[in-house]
Amino acid sequence: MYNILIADDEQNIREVIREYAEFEGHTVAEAADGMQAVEMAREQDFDIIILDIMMPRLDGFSACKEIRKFKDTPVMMLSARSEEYDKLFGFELGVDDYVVKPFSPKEVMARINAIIKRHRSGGEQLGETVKFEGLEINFTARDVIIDGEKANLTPKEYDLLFYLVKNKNIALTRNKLLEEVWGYDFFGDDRTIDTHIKMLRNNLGPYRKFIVTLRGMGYKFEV
Amino acid sequence: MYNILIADDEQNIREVIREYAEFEGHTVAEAADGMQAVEMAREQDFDIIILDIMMPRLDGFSACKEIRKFKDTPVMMLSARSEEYDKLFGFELGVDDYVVKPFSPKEVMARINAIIKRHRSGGEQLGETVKFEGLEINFTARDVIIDGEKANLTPKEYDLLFYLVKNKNIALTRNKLLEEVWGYDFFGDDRTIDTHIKMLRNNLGPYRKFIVTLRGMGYKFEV
DNA sequence: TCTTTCTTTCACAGCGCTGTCATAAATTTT
DNA sequence: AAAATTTATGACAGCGCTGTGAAAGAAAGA
Repeated sequence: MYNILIADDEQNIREVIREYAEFEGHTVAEAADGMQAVEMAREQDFDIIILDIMMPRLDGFSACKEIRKFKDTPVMMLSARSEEYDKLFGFELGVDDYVVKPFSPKEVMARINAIIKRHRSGGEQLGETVKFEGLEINFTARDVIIDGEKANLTPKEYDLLFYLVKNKNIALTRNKLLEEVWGYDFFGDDRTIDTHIKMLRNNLGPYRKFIVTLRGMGYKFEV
Repeated sequence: MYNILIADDEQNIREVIREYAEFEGHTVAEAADGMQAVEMAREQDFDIIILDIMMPRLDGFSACKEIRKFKDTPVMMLSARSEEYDKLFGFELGVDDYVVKPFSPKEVMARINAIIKRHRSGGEQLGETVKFEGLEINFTARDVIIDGEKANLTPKEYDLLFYLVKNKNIALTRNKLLEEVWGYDFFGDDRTIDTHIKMLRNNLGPYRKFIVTLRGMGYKFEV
């Protein structure tokens, strides 16, 4: 049985989480904004704290930062848009997971259970990881390890690599890549991709081989 | 493109979902009650099944339970506002999401997309593949494998082969091929095709036999 | 603010691909 | 059988695409 804090200004979001969690036998406390969440976290011990990013008074990031000053409780972030996803990992706040709305309650509860379990067992936080030979990619921690050493990729390089890997063995046109990695509102040159592919390849060392060029079309991560 | 099953006894609900889904390019099947939904789920594979809770003959929960016996398709539940208590039972059955009427079709579609995406990303990506003896063609990965070894085709050769295969056993005139593979804005010689067919045949090794010449007409991929 | 890092554009070189042509081979017609 | 028509093949010039370095432009930190 876990003690869960859910902070979101939308009441129905809080209720969905509460219902599902209580059904599984957990107790749930609710906060309507970040400030309130910080206060409650100070007063009692939770097994996990779920924070919406967009909240009145104090946003999720700031709340997380604040809570981290006195507690090491696992934190899960909720965000409305995928753009915010980038920022989330830019800050090294020790966020354990993130979920983009709209989400499936089942999925969220599964993740909550996984996080708490992980945290309690004291084991290192691994997150979602894939490995191709000596190339290790941790989507959750947002880092790339090459032959045991952490690679130093720029944000765009991360994004590009992640997208390629998540669509491994799928031929991707430049347009598709622009749309998915840069966003539909990017009106730049196709060839921008080439430059980033170049940088990525340079950074991947021997594992540049996974990125194959599809002449007249685009690129593909092939394993 | 997803294959969606919507089960609801109210026709206008089904229609709203159908309209939105088809607008986004999905295919939609309808069931008017739970029994019918179970039958349809048994017969074909859906990417998601949307079940109303209150339905004649067999309610949504029972239908879900039944379907779970033979399929692991994601399920979304619909319910009227007054049936809130039912949520608990739904979650127990492994329902992926829950939407309360009246709902916004746009939001429902967003959730559907989220659920399917999550569900899919778990599995390995294989892509659309066809095989003729030792000739293996993967449309998704855009590669051709001959007797276990990857063929090295040029872009035009790929495009030409893909088009021939997608229209296998259909006679294709040179004009048709030019129009479909080269594009309507190509004003070159008919005979250009011959050269590319030649290259393709060379690259296909023993499987050149599949490309047959139709004298006075064009070509055909025959299996 | 200035500095640094990251992103995007651009120009150019190299090379592979494409389309055309001439010729040979195959098939049909006369 | 020869001529005519159609297809197969090899060669090649030109063009288009990609890779790369450099530099301008934008964003993030100090």
